[in-house]
Amino acid sequence: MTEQFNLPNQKDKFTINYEEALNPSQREAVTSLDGPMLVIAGAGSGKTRTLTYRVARLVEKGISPAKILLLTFTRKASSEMLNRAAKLLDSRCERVSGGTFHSFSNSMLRKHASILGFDNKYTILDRVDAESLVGMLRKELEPGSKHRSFPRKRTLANIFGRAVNKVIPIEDVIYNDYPHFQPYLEDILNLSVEYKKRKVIHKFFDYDDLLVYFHLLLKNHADIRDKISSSYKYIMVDEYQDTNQIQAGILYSLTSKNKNVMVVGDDSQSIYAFRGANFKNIIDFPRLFPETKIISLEENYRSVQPILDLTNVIIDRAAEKFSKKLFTRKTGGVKPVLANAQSENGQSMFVVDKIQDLNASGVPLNRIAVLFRAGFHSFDLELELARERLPFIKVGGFKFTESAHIKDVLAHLKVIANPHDRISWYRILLLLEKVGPKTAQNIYEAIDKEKSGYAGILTIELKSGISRRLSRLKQLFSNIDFGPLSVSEMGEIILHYYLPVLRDRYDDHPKRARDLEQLLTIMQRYNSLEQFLTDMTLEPPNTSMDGTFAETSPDNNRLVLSTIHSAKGLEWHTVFIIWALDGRFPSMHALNNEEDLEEELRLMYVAATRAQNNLFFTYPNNVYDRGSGMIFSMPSRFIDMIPDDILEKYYVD
DNA sequence: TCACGGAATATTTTT
DNA sequence: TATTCCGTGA
Repeated sequence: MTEQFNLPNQKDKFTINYEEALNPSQREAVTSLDGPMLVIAGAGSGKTRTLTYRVARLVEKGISPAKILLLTFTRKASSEMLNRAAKLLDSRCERVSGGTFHSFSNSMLRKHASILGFDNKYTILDRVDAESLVGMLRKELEPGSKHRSFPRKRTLANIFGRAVNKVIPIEDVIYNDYPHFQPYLEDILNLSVEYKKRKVIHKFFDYDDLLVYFHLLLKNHADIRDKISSSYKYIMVDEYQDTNQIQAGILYSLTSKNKNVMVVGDDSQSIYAFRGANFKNIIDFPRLFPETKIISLEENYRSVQPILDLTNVIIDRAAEKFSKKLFTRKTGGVKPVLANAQSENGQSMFVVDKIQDLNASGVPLNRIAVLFRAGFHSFDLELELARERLPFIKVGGFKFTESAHIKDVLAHLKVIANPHDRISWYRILLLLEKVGPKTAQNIYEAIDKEKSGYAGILTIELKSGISRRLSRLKQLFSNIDFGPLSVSEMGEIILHYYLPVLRDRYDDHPKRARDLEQLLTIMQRYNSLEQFLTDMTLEPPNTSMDGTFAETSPDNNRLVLSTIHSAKGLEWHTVFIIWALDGRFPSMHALNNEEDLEEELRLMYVAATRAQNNLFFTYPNNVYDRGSGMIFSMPSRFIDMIPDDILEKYYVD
């Protein structure tokens, strides 16, 4: 009855050779299927591999794919894993239920919204929409908001969101994070109440609501909770360190009927605390699930030893660490480099130079990435890359779906799906000449009174002056109302209406028009308008489309520019981390707060652990900071004072 | 009531 | 530097 004796049998039973493909810890995580399990997966330790094989294993054992739930951080992550599992085994794996907490919550709420007293034809507000709504309310608020220092709509939305995600009162958020707004506490509280009310009136759910209301549904309706729970026999959660308290609560409820739940994460890679994520969820997990089996993956398959030596030093500087030391069997490799440039442009030139060298010596461009703290940090580099005709793709930062022209077009579709969507109506109406907030409000109220959905715009009575201005818009909606149209047919009609508006409003309309063509292509993949709008909000295309080289490059062999947040989970042959400058990374704003500083450190750790073979840090000298009036010239404290035998120093220019 | 211009303000990361 | 906000003239 030894293991070896059983091996031939096992091999006959499973088409996949798990013994060969996985190391002992991974294998254990993959093959022990029942009961709660916590997998602590160090950077590059084969976490994705483990999850992929586990999905395949479950399916191979005959578990129905629909009864398996894989919750991930992005939609892309789950579809990639399922695709890989399908390649290992067969296409059944693609039918596994997968998605983000937000998208899963959304699909459940669409089914069960009525139990909470909501209509399921709600609109999901993205960040910009939520801010617009807050902005409207802010204007309506009489006494408070006329003070100069009253918080902006964006700040207000942040405050509300933080309170929800951390499950603390708004008072605490103000007290801890925004003490300078304490004089306005009462107004802010009133605004938050009003915000909540308006969301209900206009059938809006913001990102947080999806989690909050789904959690509420599970908590208050045991029958539904048990039904959902028993429909998912096996649950896996990726990136557990970046879940927040509500998500942990949702997960707990989902296991009411069985405890076959595996969470995977790495406390050292928790980088979403700003959004309410709490890596302590990892520590709490075994307490929540008493029989938890804990497995650590510590063998690193990604990086060469010199890189690991450095990343171990970085994470050792964390105050709160659950010590684990990664090791690798990869031999050789060169020391990471810290390069000091005289200026920002010097930094860009250095990076471009090195990339050209590497590329000449056979490293493909798509195996190289440049990572940075914030989207705008790459502006200078982008110019330099364009000059050298190096094709690149930029990930993270501003989003395709957040640009004004895309939102304009989407607004026309959103009022069809949800005629109560006041934000979209305003957006549509304000595009018209001579229509401002006041007129928009009048028209909106008139449409709302008609109670005939978006078609209300066709029958409303208005002063003739306004009515004439509306005629083209009315024509648009009557065309749409004429018959059942596919999503892309609606898109085409709207585009026909909108393109003249676009030409009027933007100097760079040709470029924007191309984006809209792109949008039309995406629409063709959908036959449900709701689904299209949901995906545009919950799983928008991640890459910013503006790069001139983005579309023109024939193959996919492009250099990757990415924010560190968007680089999570990925790896490259060579990684450049630019702006490793104290004051920028960590940013000035994090210096006063121990927790923020720790998060910045982990962010640096995440960035550095993306590298397989080569790792470069760069920072420019004499950078003037407008905010503080200071001059930055020191390397990031996270990589400063590291001996030369671990981190080599260069001076360029 | 709208459009425009000047002044004030400001962090960044994403679902 | 870019956005947002407010006052002013039409």
